Amino acid sequence: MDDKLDAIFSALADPTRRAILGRLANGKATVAELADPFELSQPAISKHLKVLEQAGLIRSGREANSRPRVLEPAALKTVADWVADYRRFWDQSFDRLDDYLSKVQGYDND
Amino acid sequence: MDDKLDAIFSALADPTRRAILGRLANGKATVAELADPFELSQPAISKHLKVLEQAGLIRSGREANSRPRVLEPAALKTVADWVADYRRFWDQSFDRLDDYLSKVQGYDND
DNA sequence: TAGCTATATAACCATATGGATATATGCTAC
DNA sequence: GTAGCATATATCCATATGGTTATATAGCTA
Repeated sequence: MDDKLDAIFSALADPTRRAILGRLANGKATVAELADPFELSQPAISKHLKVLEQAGLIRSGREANSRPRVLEPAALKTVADWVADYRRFWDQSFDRLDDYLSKVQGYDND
Repeated sequence: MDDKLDAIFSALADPTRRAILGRLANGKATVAELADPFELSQPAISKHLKVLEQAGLIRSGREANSRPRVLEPAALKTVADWVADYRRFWDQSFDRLDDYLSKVQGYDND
């Protein structure tokens, strides 16, 4: 799991890659579409995509001539789970909210 | 803000640095205390601490002979906020929960 | 002041990263 | 099967990163 976090955080450390994820939040996109906003060569984008894919943040599809990418949410959830352990340090209402939710019927507060 | 995220994610990409944050979650600690669990030289730890500090994840204090470090929660909140934008992709109950909380009196759901 | 403790900085090294250009591969269309 | 499009891979380069050892700095203690 530590290795996963290494790869995920490392992938997220680059603004181009975060922007690519942002684009993929709107749905799948081809490499050309993902490359469009940037003044980078196509191989540079392919490299970024490889980093994202190896971190498990995206997945490659197969569609006729192209290989569209889609978001892979699990890796992002890994980040959310990691950072949630620190939530009490900044969110003073966390404990109160947590208590509250645990009393609400039908809500699974794990 | 993008620069901040670069530095923060980059700092978090190293397991030694994440372990240091984990230790600091238990309260402030000196450099020697932070170095203790690792088979790394003292300068290596100092370097890691510098990276964490420049990312805003920790802060240095002054105490007699030593310079204890403490957690700086704001940077971690920055991560939480960033990743929260993607929450809908993995958490199917997010929308429902969000709706629910917005109706609850006295709870600020920002 | 001298020595000890805690930490920082300097210099160096090997490997990783992010970019480029050139070329290869795999489909599609003719 | 040849051409063209979309994407991947190879090679190369400059800079960044993470480690080391050696040394400097700052505060405490005798």
